[in-house]
Amino acid sequence: MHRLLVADDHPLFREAISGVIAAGLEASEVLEAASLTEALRLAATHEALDLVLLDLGLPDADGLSGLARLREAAPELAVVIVSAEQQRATVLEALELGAVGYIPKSTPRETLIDALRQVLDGQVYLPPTIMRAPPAPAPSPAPLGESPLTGLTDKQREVLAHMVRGESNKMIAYRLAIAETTVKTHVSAILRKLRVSSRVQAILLASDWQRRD
Amino acid sequence: MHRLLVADDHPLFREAISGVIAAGLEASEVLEAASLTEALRLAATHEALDLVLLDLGLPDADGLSGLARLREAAPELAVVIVSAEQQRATVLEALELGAVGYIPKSTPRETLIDALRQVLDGQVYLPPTIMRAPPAPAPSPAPLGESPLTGLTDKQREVLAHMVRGESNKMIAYRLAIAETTVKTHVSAILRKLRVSSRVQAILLASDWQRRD
DNA sequence: AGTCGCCTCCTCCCAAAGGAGGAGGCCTCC
DNA sequence: GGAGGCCTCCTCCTTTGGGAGGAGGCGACT
Repeated sequence: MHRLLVADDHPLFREAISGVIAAGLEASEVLEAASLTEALRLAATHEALDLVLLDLGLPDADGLSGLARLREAAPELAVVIVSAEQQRATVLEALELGAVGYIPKSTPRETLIDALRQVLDGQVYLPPTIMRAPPAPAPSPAPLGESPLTGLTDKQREVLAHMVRGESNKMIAYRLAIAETTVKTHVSAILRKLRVSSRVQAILLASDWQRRD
Repeated sequence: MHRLLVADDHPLFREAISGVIAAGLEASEVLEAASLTEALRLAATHEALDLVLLDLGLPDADGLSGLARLREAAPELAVVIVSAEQQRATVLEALELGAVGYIPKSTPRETLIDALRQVLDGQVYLPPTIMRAPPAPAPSPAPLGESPLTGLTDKQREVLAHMVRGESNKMIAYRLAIAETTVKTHVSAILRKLRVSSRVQAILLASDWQRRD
């Protein structure tokens, strides 16, 4: 006997999922929630839950933050993400946040049932189409054009190194013995080349790379 | 007919794995490599490979860098990590690098065969013991003694989490549905409590801690 | 000799960040 | 019924960050 909770703001989708489960999973009971708040309430009161099917994009929980909140409120509760999102990175983020599976909304019903069985059995389910399909794109961020930093000139890399240490333009100027305006010029060039729009993002990108190195 | 490649520098382990596969997987051929270099060579010459079982800790490939190199050299080739490492973070990193599965060396032989079947079938296999065990994983407050974040209130931590993603005050305000001035108040409090003087430094501090987790 | 890339610096300008100080509402604890 | 903490939001202000555009110097390559 399995007790599932489907959290999705779309009534038709909840219905569809419930139908699939009722037809495919013997001895299962399905609860429904239209919002994260309701899901949290049900998770709190109904402790016999085996699994939550959580939609991304609930009105009161933007993106994966809903998963984070649910995991925080009920760390022991298994959560599977059900989403239209097909981004590899999203799947990985969900896993990081403690999801035990990820099911694209486009999944055919037999596969869906198999996935649920697998998860209820204590396994982890990930969509092959997403996780196995990208032969080149996924692993490329690391070897991608030899790190995002290859396009930078020596001086730019030097400035970036100081940025990564949390220094301001003024401080960098002082340390490199150049004018602050020059530093700004370099910073602007760096932002353009890294295709980001703020120093913080550039720093996150760069320090990410450093760690990967 | 499946053709597998076992890459491990430990001869006994290669033998053991090969034995398990020979006994458990019908119609399979197992090649062996004692180093990453050899594995790369075999992967290049032997294009009919279905799967590589890659050990972490090969002499010529420290940690996950071996996976990265192998993925770069042969993006289409499915790779499963076989390792004694039981870190959740390692599993996730392996996935990010394009591994299609992760098998702890402590896995019993039946489970191992099941996992291989699953992967050869085009699925993704992750170890339930690692991925499902940690009841309070990442989103937990930090059981670790005195991360710099302990002094922060819930809201402040929440704001900080968005800062770490490179978001501006305005964007954070939008996402949290509060006024930008409020976000600024929180940011100021965060800077004061973390004893830093700029958002960048706060972010570096915080993301440092996150990684340590 | 001319061109191109890089480093340097400037001005003008606007947006983002951050401090100071105040204020109301809602808790809980005493 | 306070007192204190937290969240919320405000105004006023200064500093920092970043874009646009221009300009001179220097070295390398053609």
